[in-house]
Amino acid sequence: MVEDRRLAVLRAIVQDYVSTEEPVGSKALVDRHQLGVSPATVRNDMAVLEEEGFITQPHTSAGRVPTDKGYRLFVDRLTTLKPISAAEKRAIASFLDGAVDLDDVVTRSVRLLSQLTRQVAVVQYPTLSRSTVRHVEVVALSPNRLLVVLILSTGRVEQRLVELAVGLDDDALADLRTRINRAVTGEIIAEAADRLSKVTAEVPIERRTAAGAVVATLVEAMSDHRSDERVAVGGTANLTRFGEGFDTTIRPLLEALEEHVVLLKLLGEAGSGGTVTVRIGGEGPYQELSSTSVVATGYGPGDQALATLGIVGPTRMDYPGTMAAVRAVARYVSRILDEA
Amino acid sequence: MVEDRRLAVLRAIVQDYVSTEEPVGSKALVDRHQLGVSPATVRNDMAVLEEEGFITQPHTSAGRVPTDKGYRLFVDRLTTLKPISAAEKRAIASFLDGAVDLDDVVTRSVRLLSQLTRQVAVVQYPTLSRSTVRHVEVVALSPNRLLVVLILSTGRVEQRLVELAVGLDDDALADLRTRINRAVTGEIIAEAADRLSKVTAEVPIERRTAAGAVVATLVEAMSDHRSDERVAVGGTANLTRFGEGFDTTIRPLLEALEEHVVLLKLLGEAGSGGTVTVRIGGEGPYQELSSTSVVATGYGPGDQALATLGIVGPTRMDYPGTMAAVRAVARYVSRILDEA
DNA sequence: CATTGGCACTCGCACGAAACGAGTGCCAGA
DNA sequence: TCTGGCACTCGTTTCGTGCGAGTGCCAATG
Repeated sequence: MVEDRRLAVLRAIVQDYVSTEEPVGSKALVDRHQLGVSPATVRNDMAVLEEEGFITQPHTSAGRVPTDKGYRLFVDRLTTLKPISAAEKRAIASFLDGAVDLDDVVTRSVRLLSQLTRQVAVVQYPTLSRSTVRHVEVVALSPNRLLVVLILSTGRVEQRLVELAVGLDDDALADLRTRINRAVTGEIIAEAADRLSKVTAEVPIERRTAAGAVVATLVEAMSDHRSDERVAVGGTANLTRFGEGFDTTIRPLLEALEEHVVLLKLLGEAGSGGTVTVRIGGEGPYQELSSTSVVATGYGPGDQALATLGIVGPTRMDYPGTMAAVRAVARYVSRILDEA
Repeated sequence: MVEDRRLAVLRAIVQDYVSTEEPVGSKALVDRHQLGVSPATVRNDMAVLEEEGFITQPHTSAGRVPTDKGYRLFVDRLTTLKPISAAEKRAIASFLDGAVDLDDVVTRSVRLLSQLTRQVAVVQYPTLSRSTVRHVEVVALSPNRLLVVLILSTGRVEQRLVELAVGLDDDALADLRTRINRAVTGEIIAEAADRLSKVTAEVPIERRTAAGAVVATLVEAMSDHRSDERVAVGGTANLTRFGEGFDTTIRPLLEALEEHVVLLKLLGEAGSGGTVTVRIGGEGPYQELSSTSVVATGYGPGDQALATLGIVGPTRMDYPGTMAAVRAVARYVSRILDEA
């Protein structure tokens, strides 16, 4: 009972602080929420909440501000995702339906997400690791210069140039292409890379170096985790809304955003299957992002999370709204990948 | 003679202001430069320069600050590009030599440029419009689903999916592929798109719808100017060095940076062939970028400017150094495209 | 005519004192 | 357990003052 009210007070503090960006005092609280008790009572509750580490005062005789722990409790127990509005739904649909290819889906998603949440949006390109090979194409650009194209089930296309010491004629090329496709089509790429090694051995000895070069390039493309590291970032202009603490807050953040590796680590913690993960403040190992939260979730066709998408924002953010938006976008994107 | 000294004074003002970020007074000027005259003389010169609109004082009894017009004069007449250091040269070479494909070249360039200049770097992807068709590949993914791959001389690869109402068998496909390649290989894409229209007519009537679909997709891919609009942006963290005037300066800038269209317009003004173009402050039509300069130049294989690259920074920047860096990077990238 | 030293003047800014007020903690009473 | 009252704290705002960098002008000089 009393405990319940205390949580209500915490919730109210979080809500007010998020919207006003200012420490919130007992008076303001009872004014703006129907708590049914007097400021003094609220003050007592606040004292307890502070005791327990959910809120602090920036300095004596100022209002209270939620701590990371406070946000955590708020997110875990005091929040029901507010359903997104019909208008937002329409926006999402119309935004994403126009996408023509995978790149476009990612680009649009990132823009959409940043507009919806008014935060910095991050969308990871679908990983190679769990996709299957749809087709491999080998094309001669000139006698001893080949273009190898690897097409994956996610719609991703990787291409590589291969220079050959001695060229291959058209028949040899066709033969190689057939062998490769027979070996790998439909396989997930880890398996495909394995099988490829056998292909070289089957090729007539005089063409083996050439085949080896092609295969090596393919294997390299398949295991190339550089492409796993690709992310799209959008909405950095929203960083300006962070307000104070410019050089200490935004600079490292901008740097982190360019360090895509860090972003991937952050996103990597996210769960899949409709669960939206929230990392609050210093909970991760990245001190430079201590006043920053990450809201992320997995996405991919058929509920297998091929990649992650989410937003980065100040700890002081509208969690319910943001989480709902992230989830909604992830669902839509997943659906689109399903169709393709 | 007197005129010469006045220009020397302007140059000194620009240099000092760029390095100190503070309005510069007559005393400081004679101290830090060997002008060989007294502060009083400098004051007279400054009065004239102000009269002519090259400098202003932010407020009475403060030092002088260059105006856009002042920077213009400085850039046009008072500057010799300072040659980049050997260390920088090595950095450029080692940075770009590791690039594996076009995307990678662009990504690396943008990072390199931002590190070199400590500004926000922008690199446009090579345009389609002036490139030639190296090869077209048509691959059956399933009976009535084709993948069309368009490979251009710049190394750019565009791919599109085509759904067919009625499928094509392998022979028909090979025939179509041959016809298409015969028609377009080596042509610049505008011409190629034209020739393609004839291909459909030559195809046996029963396969004409299918061929038409493929051709239409190719034409669409060739004339798709969406891909012309691609740019890579890097080094936004350097924005923090802009100092004061945060919300009024950086916010619109960040927004502009995300508006790739605007960037392209800005870059579009740039000349080619070794000339580095500088747009200073409000010279363009973009008021929100009034305290911003753009330093850009064209690049591309064989000195034809396929695209543009450059940096965006505060009007108060080190023009000689920045221009040299931009030019150096453009040359290296051009050389790499030449080799490829 | 260009240059120079001298001098009065301007004005932004840093500094400090004082008033303000939001918010707290505690206590006594219902 | 809740409430109203009250003294206290302390960050923020406001205002006035003094300082000093820098200017413009002038009369003198080469």
